[in-house]
Amino acid sequence: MSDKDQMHPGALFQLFNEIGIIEQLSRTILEARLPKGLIAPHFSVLNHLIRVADGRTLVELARSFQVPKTSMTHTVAGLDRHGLVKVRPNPNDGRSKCVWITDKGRALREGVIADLTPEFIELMKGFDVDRLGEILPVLTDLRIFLDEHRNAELPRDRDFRQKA
Amino acid sequence: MSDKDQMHPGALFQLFNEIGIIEQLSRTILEARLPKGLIAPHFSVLNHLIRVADGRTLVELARSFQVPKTSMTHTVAGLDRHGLVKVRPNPNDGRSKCVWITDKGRALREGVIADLTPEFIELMKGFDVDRLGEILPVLTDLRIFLDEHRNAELPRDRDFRQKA
DNA sequence: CATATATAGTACGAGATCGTATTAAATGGA
DNA sequence: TCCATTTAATACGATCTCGTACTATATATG
Repeated sequence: MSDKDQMHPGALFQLFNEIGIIEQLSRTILEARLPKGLIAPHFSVLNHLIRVADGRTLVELARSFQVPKTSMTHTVAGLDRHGLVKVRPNPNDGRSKCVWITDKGRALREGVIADLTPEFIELMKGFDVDRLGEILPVLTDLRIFLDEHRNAELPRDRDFRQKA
Repeated sequence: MSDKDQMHPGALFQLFNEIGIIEQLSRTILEARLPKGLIAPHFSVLNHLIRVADGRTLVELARSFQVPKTSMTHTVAGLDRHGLVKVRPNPNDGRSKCVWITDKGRALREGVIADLTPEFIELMKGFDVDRLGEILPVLTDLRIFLDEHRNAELPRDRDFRQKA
């Protein structure tokens, strides 16, 4: 392998930089297909409720997305206003609330995915998607790794840190 | 190769999902090292001025980052307030302005990178960075590809579309 | 040259993000 | 049990993002 495959800190910067740009471009594509009033975080939460677990509390959701609790309160409130989730008291903890996706929420997610799928297929014509298949497991491992190590690396108080 | 290396639309969703999460985690790490009042977009613009070209106009910057002009005006105004860039009239076009990085801006970028480098090295202990070196060229090509095809895929009026 | 159209930038308002402070409920130790 | 501490959620304000509307300048067309 040539030298450019070596990973030095500068290359790590570059990697995160590329990821940031791709995130922005893909988010724009997604949001163009969402109904007015919904943005990417709304869709992400719906997706999370279906793919990971329904009935999560607000704090659990905030931790999963690595955002402050207040942001998640706001996002979930937006989903609730649109009838896409239902927020109910947590029977096991009087302080907290659980977020459940509604049929309307499920249908919306399905519809957006159905809309985007052919668009993605069309978009990806001209790009060797096999290469993407090769990098997906690496990105998944990287995401898991960063997720597991985030707390040690985050001195900032975002209210979801490990104790004090 | 096994079936999981196949790229179907669902896997593409997953890819963008992983990228979104990694972007958020890495952005949080970066912002924890930025001085108060500066966030990732500020740093990205400084980086762009140095790595791509200094003296860009606001519209050029907005297009590069795929954000609305108004957002870039706001971001550059913040950099200007901190003395990290200088905004000057464009001698070739009375309508536009050019953004030049200042010595202070250069120093800030260098300092942030100097701070982050050992942090990245420490963070990445325990992860096989060779795998990252392998995916970087793919991500770069993907970013370029998406960037070139974004206009055809974006019906939304973001003020930087190709004509009408 | 005159005027219509296009483009660069900004003012403004709506919604989103986030940090701080507050309230209410759970937890843990005396 | 009683009270200190921790935790879940929210109210609030500051800043950011973005869409719309507007002004000023440039370009194209007659």
